[in-house]
Amino acid sequence: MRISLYNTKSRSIEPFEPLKKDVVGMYCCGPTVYNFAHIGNLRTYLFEDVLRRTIEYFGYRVEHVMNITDVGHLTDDADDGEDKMVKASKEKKLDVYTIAKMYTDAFFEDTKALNILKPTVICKATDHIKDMINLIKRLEEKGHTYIAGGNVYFSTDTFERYGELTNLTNDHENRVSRVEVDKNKRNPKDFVLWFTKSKFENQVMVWPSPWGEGYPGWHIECSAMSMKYLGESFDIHCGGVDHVSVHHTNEIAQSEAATGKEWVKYWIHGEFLLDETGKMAKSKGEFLTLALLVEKGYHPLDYRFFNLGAHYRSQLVFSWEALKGAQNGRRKLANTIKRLKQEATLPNKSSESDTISYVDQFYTHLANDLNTPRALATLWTMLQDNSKTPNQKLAAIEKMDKVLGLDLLNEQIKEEEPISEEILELIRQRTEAKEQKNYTLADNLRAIVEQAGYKVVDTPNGTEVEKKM
RNA sequence: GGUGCCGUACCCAAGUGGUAAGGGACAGGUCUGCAAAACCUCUAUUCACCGGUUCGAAUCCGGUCGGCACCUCCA
Repeated sequence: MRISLYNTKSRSIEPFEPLKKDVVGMYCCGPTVYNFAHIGNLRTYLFEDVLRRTIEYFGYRVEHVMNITDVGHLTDDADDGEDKMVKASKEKKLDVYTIAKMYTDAFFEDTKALNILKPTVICKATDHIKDMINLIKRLEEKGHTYIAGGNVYFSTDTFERYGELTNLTNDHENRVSRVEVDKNKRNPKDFVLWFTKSKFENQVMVWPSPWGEGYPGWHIECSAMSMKYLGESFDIHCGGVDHVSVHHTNEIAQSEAATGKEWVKYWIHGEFLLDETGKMAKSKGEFLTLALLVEKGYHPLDYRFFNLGAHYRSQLVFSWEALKGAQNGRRKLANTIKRLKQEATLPNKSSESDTISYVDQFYTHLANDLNTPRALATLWTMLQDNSKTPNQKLAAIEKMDKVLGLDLLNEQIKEEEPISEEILELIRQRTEAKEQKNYTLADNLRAIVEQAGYKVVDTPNGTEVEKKM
């Protein structure tokens, strides 16, 4: 079986053939740490995780590199734009490095809760300024740069294949700018490699460079760091679709202009999560974070499951109703597996091979451009197949969960909160009432306990109480 | 203005020219004092609309309508 992936570069699904025999280099654009990640950001990391796990399942080792953008960037391209990091720092009255640390930690807490595997290399932009400067020097030596107004620009006209990734025509007129064009640019598509002319006061993040004290442009960090850790040519570069036309286009230009080689073989982009009004943005509407979902009673893995239900290249509209559906689905899955475990006898390896066809089918779907919805459907079908024993099913689930990452075989640990003595007393009274067949009293007591925020469940072994979510 | 993507049941969603996966919700049933949970059953003669190609189209081609994203920091 071979993996096929949609490559944005060719706009088609291609067989995946890594450059090296058993190691795959994969670079994923990481977060800009000036705020919490919203669940739309998280969707992208979720799809990248499925990609990585799938490749690993097929026997490769994945060198997974992710950057942390902790250098400030503009909130917009206009002259009055503010630096995001500086802005956050002002608002929180903390220095920029503290801000960066805080949101970086929060980010990895989120990804951990979602069972997203940690990258093998996590690199901060501020730790790699030297690498960026060296790359800019290389570009300068080859004549791809010019200095204007104190900044170093990349000249897109010097790179013939500029814009290939996104079918950008070289027609300057086609660009409708909603922003005042930087007068220093020779071509509107040129971009800054190094800023020396800070537009903001209190720019604390500055470094010395051959062009003067300043800070790097946004795009250069990904080129410099990915090449440092993965070499001048590597297999996969991921990110959100929004990066295709600017960020990734510019990365390709500066990387390939510097090395003269093909930089990345496969470009893989995840589509956006939308809310009812369209694109999810931090600036408008409900700011949907993973913490908010948890606060509303959802488990982080409910959100993972929700994402698995849609293809990564389709826009997905978030709604509480849809998330509720995912939660119910995941609960049913957990219940089914719980029952299988109760029914399962001691491991019997010889019979496990009978579910190979399901596991194969499951991975065929994943190998086909990460078709997680179909893979999930295969799981459900297998669970309903009465010709398979619980042992066989559990063995198959174990294999499938390597990519699903839903902790399917682990008991969900319930947060056991101590129940107050008053509540327990009410339950005792209710049990007594039930025994005396005084159901009116029993129901009244139930109502009181439920009013207090508890769930009352009668089981064959007695009455159980638990805190409602 | 330029570049892409999409329109499938109440909701989410797959679908690789051969006769509509899957999940949720709803409804009915089993169980139950009631409730909850669990389990079983059911749920699109039809894929936005109109033409065309084909023995055959949700899938291909053309058009119409509608939605979304990107072209600006953004996942």
